[in-house]
Amino acid sequence: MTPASRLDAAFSALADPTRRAILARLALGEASVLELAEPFSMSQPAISKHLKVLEQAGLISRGRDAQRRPCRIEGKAFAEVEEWLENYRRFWEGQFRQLDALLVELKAARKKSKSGNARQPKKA
Amino acid sequence: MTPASRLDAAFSALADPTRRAILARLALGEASVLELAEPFSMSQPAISKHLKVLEQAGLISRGRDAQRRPCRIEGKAFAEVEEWLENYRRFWEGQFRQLDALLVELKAARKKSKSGNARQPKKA
DNA sequence: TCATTCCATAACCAAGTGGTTCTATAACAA
DNA sequence: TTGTTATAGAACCACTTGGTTATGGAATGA
Repeated sequence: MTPASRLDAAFSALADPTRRAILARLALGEASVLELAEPFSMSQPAISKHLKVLEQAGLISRGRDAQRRPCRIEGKAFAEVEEWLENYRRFWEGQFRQLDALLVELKAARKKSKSGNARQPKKA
Repeated sequence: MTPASRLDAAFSALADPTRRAILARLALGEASVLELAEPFSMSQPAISKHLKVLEQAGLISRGRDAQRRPCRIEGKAFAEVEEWLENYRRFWEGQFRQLDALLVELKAARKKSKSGNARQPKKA
């Protein structure tokens, strides 16, 4: 799977509130399918489908304990999401608007210097 | 909108590679709809739809500059996603498996002490 | 062996998504 | 006014998604 399609899978898996609730439960420790299904007014196959989505996104993995298939969180996929978000951190940490404007100016300046007539950045 | 439905909207908006590419472009600075559409082999209305999804998720906002509707990134929605992810950080930073096991033990111990018949944890 | 428990798969359905083309509208330009 | 440019909306389509019920299968226990 390409990095892009892994992000597709992770983000779309995380877009469902039932699946996020399942992850919240798993953050407390491993759980079986029936244990995970219990809080929801939803059939067991529906939960199994959600778990399949989470597993294919790499957000959980499943073991074997007799008939039970205990689920646990897998950190790696979360880390990839976090890493992607990292690229946008500056947009919510303080001075983002100014930095944005700066980048626009830099780009404009580069374009102008290519075409040979340098221009002053407009007033801040 | 509830915090949960805001996360729904943000995650599902981020699940599409075209929309993530649009955000990557906007990270370089504001851009109009046609500018954003240019790199894609896709109709302009398709891009407008994607922008609407991003806007409703709060990931971008749109201004007005004559006929153009310049788009820019809005950090707040990103921050909410980041904040949610924060709850799972321990799963990809080092000692997560041990901590997970610890939590399971704590839970089991609490349950047993309630019901009054303490049991040994089964072998690791 | 036979029943039970836990889970997955199959088949189905309504609603949502991501694209299309065609058309409408808003702001500017002549 | 008339045309042009940038964008949005409507109607449509194929495909996906999230749920259902019914069934199948693997592991355990009697």
